[in-house]
Amino acid sequence: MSPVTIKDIARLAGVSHSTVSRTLNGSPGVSEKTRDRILALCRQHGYQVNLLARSLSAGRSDIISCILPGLDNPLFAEMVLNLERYVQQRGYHIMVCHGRVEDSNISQLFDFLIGHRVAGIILFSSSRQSPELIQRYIGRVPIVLQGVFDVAATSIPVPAVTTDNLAGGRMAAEYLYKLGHRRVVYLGTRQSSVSHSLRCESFTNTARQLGMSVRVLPNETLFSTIEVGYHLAKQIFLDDFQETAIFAACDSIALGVMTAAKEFHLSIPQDFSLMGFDNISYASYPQIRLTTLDPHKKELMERAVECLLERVESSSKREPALRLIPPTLLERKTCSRV
Amino acid sequence: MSPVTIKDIARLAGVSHSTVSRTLNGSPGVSEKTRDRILALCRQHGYQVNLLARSLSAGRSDIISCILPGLDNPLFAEMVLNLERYVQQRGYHIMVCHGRVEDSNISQLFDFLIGHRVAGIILFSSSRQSPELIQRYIGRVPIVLQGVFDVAATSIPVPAVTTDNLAGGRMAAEYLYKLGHRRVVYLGTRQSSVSHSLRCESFTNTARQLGMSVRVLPNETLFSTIEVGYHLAKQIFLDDFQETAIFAACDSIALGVMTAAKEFHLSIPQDFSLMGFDNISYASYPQIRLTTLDPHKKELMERAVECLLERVESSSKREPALRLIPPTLLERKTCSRV
DNA sequence: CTGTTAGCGCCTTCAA
DNA sequence: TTGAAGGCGCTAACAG
Repeated sequence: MSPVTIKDIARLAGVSHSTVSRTLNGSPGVSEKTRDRILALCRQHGYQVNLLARSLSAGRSDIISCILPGLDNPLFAEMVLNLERYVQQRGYHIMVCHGRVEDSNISQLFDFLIGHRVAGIILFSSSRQSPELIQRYIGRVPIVLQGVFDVAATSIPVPAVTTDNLAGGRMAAEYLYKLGHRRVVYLGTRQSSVSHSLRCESFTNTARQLGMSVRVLPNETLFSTIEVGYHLAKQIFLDDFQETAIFAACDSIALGVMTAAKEFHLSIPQDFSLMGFDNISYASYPQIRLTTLDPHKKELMERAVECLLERVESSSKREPALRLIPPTLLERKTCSRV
Repeated sequence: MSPVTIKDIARLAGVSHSTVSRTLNGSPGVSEKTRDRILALCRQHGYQVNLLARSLSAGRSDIISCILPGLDNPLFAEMVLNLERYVQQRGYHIMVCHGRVEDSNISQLFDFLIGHRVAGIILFSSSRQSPELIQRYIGRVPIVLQGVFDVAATSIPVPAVTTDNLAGGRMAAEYLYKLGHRRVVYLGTRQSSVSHSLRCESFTNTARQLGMSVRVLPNETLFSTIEVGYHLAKQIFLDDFQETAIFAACDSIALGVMTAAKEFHLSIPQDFSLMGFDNISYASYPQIRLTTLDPHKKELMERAVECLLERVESSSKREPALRLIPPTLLERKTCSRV
């Protein structure tokens, strides 16, 4: 029951194992007859390449790994679906791993992946610590960051693909201003997240330049979930809520706000306007129809794969760069003129 | 920049590579001195085992793969989190893959995994076709099904761990009966899903035995999402809705029902009672508090890992069996006495 | 067109 | 306690 190898096939076919290898790889220089005979035997005996041996010999596998901070966030689930498609188009397989840059055992994960000689890694993270981590490993395996890093604070730039959070924040502020809002709140910015910080900063700066007042409510936890949004919103609603609009750090937070609003008998957008960020699929459902910023997940993933494979295949020393993709405002029904 | 190997270390240490191998594996028979020297050199030069080579030599890797029909379903996300923990406790790594039994390229995925000599596979599926697929591969790699198979229709039993759907359906029917409901609907059963079929069958049988009338609304799509639930519920609400309770095939469907209910200005549980199945975390949120059946995801995953590793490690021919874990009724606030 | 040989990095007897 | 040698399954360069 131990797996059949090319040697077995070679013996059965009465040829050498290199001939078998050649036919399996479609290398030229095998006569039609032997090729057919060999392929028949392979089928017949259920031969299956040992990818470990192949990768060992090649010095590299065809696996691209992506590291996600959580499977539970629908944003990532949607991104991975796209990622998978592009990676497969290019002839690679995707291996989904679960890990956060902040975890103490994150280096073990990297060691494991490098130990397996994965072709490359796409790291989903918006932690401040990710550039440091990446720089520690970038010499040993191609890595692309899906997320943003603090350009000012990072000496060596790392290859990254991300939404343009500054543009997003600005767009949101301008949109709310245009609708007549003058008192707004930014809900749920996470200190540890660079994306959140940029969004928040850009939003508040733009808003204030336009003469709006902005209240910022930080998210002290490490997660941006519906539940967290719910609790933050309750805080706002209990603590005299004078503002006419809320810009949530992301859609999940916004969904939590909607839940809390119902509890407080506040209707959206009649009592206040609400905006999110991410365009997770649930946000587009009827009865939700959240106005949000669409980060163009497909394009993000396409670029990330491109950027990674450029490094994998040509091992080019192309200057690592931060590629920004501007989001698009999606007007749905949670914002109205005031 | 090519990775440093045991040979490199051996040369630097002035020993043979087998000595290095021995110290790396903690094998006995290496003097303290050489051991320390070698370990120091490894650290110093950033040595990292080549797991491909090790696995090739061992004939087996330490990767356990799990195949999910979708990352987007929160049920799976929650399960994988637990799975990951148990797998790591046992010294293995988890590789998450995305694939449905119904997909045409599912065998490619299996070939890929077997090609990589993964230690085992946990297949998440409730498709009718999964036993057939498993039987095709079970001789080549340990597989455990997370889901149910049709015991009557399957000649050779496959190792499986699953919720007791029959018990669940019965419990739901009895619970609703106890609350005084006499006209109920079962919403969203998927033909292609064995779990759904069993739940539905058991629910309707029990209900009818108790003298209740049951209307069944099948889900014709392949997915059990909030959106699907929403559309099914609308169908019910438009088509004179006389029943006093709805049992949804799963929580996601139930959430869709809640969305639709709001649109129709129906309140839960005043206008009708609602039950789900799965206990996804979102269902426990305030303002949702869905009454549901908890499948005990942790226990399910613990058992699945146990069952798989039993086969991996002792390659025992233990009679493959279907392990059923009965769910628990979680009374929250979407059901009331009628 | 095909076989021989060497090597990928590691582990594991068998001798010394 | 250590080294030499062979093998895991496959690829590839070099002969024939």
